[in-house]
Amino acid sequence: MKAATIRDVAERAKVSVASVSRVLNGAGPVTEGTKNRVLEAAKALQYVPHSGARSLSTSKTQTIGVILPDLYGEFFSELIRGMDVAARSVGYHLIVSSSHDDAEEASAAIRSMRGRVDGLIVLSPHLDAANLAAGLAGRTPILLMNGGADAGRPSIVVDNHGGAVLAVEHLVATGRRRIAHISGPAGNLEAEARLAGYLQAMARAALPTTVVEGEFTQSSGHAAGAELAQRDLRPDAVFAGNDNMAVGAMLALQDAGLRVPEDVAIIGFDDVPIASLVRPGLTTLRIHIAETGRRALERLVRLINAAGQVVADTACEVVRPELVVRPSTQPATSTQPSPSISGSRLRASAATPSLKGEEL
Amino acid sequence: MKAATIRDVAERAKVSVASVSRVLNGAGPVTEGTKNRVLEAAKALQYVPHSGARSLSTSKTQTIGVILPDLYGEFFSELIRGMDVAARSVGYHLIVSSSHDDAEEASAAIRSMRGRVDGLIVLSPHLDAANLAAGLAGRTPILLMNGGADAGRPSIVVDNHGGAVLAVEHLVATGRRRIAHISGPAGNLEAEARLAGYLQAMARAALPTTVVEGEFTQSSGHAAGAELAQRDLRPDAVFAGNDNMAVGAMLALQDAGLRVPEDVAIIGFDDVPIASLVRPGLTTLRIHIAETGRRALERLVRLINAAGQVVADTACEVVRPELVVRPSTQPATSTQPSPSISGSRLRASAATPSLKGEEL
DNA sequence: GTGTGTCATGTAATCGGTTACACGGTTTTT
DNA sequence: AAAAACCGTGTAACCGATTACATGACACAC
Repeated sequence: MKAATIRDVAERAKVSVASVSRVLNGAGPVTEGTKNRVLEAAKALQYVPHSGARSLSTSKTQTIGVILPDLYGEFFSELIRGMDVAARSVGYHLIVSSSHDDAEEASAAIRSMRGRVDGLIVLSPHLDAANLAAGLAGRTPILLMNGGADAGRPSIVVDNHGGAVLAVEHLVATGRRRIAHISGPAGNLEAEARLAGYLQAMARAALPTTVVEGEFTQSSGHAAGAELAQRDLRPDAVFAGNDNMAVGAMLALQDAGLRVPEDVAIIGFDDVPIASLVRPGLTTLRIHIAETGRRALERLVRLINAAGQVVADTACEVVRPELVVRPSTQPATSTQPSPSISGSRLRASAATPSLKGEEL
Repeated sequence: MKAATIRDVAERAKVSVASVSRVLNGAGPVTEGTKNRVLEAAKALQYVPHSGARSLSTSKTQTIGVILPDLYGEFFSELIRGMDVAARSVGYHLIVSSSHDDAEEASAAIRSMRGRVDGLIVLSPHLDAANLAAGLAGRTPILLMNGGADAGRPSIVVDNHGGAVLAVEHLVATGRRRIAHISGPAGNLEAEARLAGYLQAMARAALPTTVVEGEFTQSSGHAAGAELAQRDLRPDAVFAGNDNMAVGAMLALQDAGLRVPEDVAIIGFDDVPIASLVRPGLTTLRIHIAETGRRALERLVRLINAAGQVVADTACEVVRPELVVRPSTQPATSTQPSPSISGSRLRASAATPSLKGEEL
């Protein structure tokens, strides 16, 4: 027994398919009688419209595709969450496609989206993939979030360079001098911008630089942290390319017997939920991740609705990270040996009592 | 300029649409010459097949829908990740639809999936929604993960009751007696099964029970923890309905000046990534979340491929949670006041050195 | 009574693919 | 040499909706 189609409903209600369509979509004039007969027939047959067929004839899928390099870690899941909430509120669905490490795979994924989505949000840290994306999709509206300020195409980028400078300046301001950086993988535009920001700010402060390359994962952060812990000239601060690595590094440093922030301060990037839950709480550069996802989705929907318009929106929107100070970079005022869960205690009572709500 | 269709390609290559289709799908016999002409024309026109149209005629979308109540927290994002990886490897896409709090919304979401997906994975903690799901989808294969052992339909459920019993038994075995439970929201099947397991195990151990209701969120866990901290007869252990709430409760208890695990032990449920990163590390009941997601997806794909078969797969697969002991429930052997980051230290060196790798 | 406007309804084209079947031309079999 | 098998290709139906346009009924004005 196959599922009922609009023709089955039409037949049962003794009307034409056009009338059924009109009734079900509330468009066009119909008699009360016809309407009732159609609704009755639809219910009796348990009719559910076939969205695929509808999409074909209306050339609207009410679906947005999201191309991600990865789905691991809190950054992307928060982003997706923000997008999904926004999508629901404007009647769209989200189709996600992740794990596209190279440009080849990413472009295949984009290609397979044609006819399935009304627009695409592409987060590809690979420059060439971004170009491919632009070329491949043809008429499909695309919003790029690939990290490179790709002027001329609608995009949203984080000010990674500026954020990195803020991070270094904060560490310098709290008295740190031997500041190491755990970078993201080479070739990743976001990672490179953060690294460049670090190098520039360090140069400006006339401080020597130390860079260890990570991969934006917790385990790579852990490895980098372990390595830094046993350097001859141990750093007194670590700026990790993202929170994931910062958390990994923190654990490695603590495992090596170092106290955070007394012996070494740590700062991350992104402000994923976990950042406020580790102990000591992690200072980081906040990007309102879910909020950014929401904005991205809403902007894409606007692009979709304006498709064909003369004045195209090709702006490159910049998200400026905001410094969130938590205990992991608290100035090393006291030299008491390892005061327990001082991090949270300090923060919760004296230092920044107002943060408490935010932490949950 | 509209995007090229298969007819445009056919025209340019001077062949029929059938031949173009045959070449592009590698099916059916074609001459080398025809093949080349078609490929050339396709490239020249930047032809990309329209998946929507293809889906309509093949009645295969290569897409699986996932209906979730929520997308917040690590549990669902891990699950989605596991599913997405599995989906990619079998050539499927994932379309997610979340935030369906009531049965009404969930059923609308399911309805809107018709013609868009080849199968559905429904995670609905509402019993009636699960029933609706079954009825609504008609011929669409559905895999239920709603928490209720719904025999007769293909499903995967976690042994919540058994897991809860394990949790209580572990706490009792480590000398705890005043064990409180922070439950999930009433009406949620998973929450209710965990609560029932707690009550049964406590009764069996002849211990008095204390239950505070939460909502599976960190903030509700925090509130519950804060309340428990100032009870007259303060609990010496807390079994939270999930890790989210356990983490929230832990922070609240610590903020109240209590030491974990010395003053109060905490155990969660799920083993989300964060559980191993908080300090002290959180003892919990491990569900291999991503792995479960992968299994769910693969099972659904099998169901899809076997659709119409006589012997239907209607088994209810049970996932048994596994106790993972971390410092948050370490026996209170020493009474030293707040030994710093003892949690990680203890675990990493003496107690369970092999865990270190697992933590990252 | 005829003309005209209104309005509900039906017919059929269309969206962009896939594919059963028909067809004509070789090659092989008997 | 005729029949059979085979093979590449094209024609057209089909998937399940939407919708432009045609149609026919009815009311109202002249």
